[in-house]
Amino acid sequence: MEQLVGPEPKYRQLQAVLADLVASELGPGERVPSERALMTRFRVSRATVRHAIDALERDGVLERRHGSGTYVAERRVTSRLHLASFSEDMARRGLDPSTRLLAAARVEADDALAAALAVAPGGPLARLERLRCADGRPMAYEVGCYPLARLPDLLEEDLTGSVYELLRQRYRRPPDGGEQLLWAEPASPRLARRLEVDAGAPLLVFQRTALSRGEPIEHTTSWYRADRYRISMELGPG
Amino acid sequence: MEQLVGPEPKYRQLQAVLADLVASELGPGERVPSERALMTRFRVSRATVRHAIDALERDGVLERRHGSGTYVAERRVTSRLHLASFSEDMARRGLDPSTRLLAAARVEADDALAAALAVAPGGPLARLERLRCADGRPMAYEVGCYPLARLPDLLEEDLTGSVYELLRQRYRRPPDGGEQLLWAEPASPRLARRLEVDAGAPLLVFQRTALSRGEPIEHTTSWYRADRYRISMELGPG
DNA sequence: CCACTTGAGTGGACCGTACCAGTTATCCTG
DNA sequence: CAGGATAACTGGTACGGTCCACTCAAGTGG
Repeated sequence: MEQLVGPEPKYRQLQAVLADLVASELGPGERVPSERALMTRFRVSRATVRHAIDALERDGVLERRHGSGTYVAERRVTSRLHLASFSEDMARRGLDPSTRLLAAARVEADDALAAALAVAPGGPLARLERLRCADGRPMAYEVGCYPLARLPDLLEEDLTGSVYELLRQRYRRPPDGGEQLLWAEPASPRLARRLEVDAGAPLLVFQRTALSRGEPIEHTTSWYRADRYRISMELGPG
Repeated sequence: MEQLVGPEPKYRQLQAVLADLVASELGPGERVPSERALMTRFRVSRATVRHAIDALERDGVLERRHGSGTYVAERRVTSRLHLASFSEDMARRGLDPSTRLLAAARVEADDALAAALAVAPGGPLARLERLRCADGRPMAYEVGCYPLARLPDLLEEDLTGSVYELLRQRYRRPPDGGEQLLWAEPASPRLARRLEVDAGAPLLVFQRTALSRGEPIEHTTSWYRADRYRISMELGPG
């Protein structure tokens, strides 16, 4: 009988324990202990157990079967897009990526950024403004913010290459998840000039928050030339 | 004080009631009744209220603020990457979907369509041209092709509702997977007129092939107004 | 007048219980 | 031995309650 203690909510701890169990011991299709078994084992209520499993089910880690049990999901995530850096994304498409660093500065987090990056308002951030090119021609304009609390001295590094590579190698913080909003908008005169398109030309806008080990480490907004970029995705049921 | 009765679970009914409330009466940023108010009003427990709100929050309809209240989310329509029909997609966020059938005809598959739908070139297809509206205003223009070999007499059915519902109920062919390409392009004069936007305004274009039991059953291209639609997606590792 | 305290109201996290509904293996019965 | 009833599981829905953390505005003291 284990104990769940600490500042973290019990359902989150239990969620982590179960995720760990799946990662280390159980294979796809195997059954996880029943909700009632888990509640006596961890001394929590069934509501707490269900709360933890809810989250894992939504993430596609577990799969409930009414009357039968809860199982490790068979196919890991059908509809996920890759969390790839610009460099990797371009390489995948057979294009040659390059980057022009337009600005790099230390700024203070406003409320929105603080919330997105889970830091205190006013906390130190690195703000990078970059022009991304493929085969030498502009592809995207990108503004990215990174929490310096978790990535000390980021501004002293070489920022013309892949920041993701830096996060992985230098900081041991591999991006492993995230969420992204996507919409389209017409190019403002300023963006049009930078991207070498006509003002008003459609741009694909990605606003992404990337996580590493559950903590936000990047918040970027990217404007892609719609005439040079498109994405493909797989769709899952329901 | 309302009543929630029927075969549907109470939390689902409450979810529908709230989605409806958002759609008909409340605007973005407005506050929804508190959880405690809802429980007395609908005579349900707080757990049930929270269950209902959980779902709406995940869909981006509502937004909770600890200590303050629950609010109608600011964002415009945000779609998750499910394989959902337009009707389901709109209903999920409390918008009222409607469809105007612009054309419905039997056509022969050209090479590209034949390949996409895995039928013989020249094989019979149903071609539907439809205008999709949300709350009475144009949201998307859609051209869809369906293989008549797998869906006999499709053109005799009622095509103003959800085709996905037809596929499921009438043909026992639930869409369960698919692939989709996404890009942006400026509205042509013709599309602009149909969608009631300015010519050149950015549109989000989806080109989707949906499968049922491994066989293609739909190939559609949809042009969405970028000012009314955006999507949200989760990112997995590399 | 401003800063501070305070309290009512909000969502967040739990607990324990009860009953329903679907699944499955076991144990009868024909 | 095959088949059906059954009982012991499983998850699903729902109830009630308790305490905590946070927000915000009204009230208070300097």
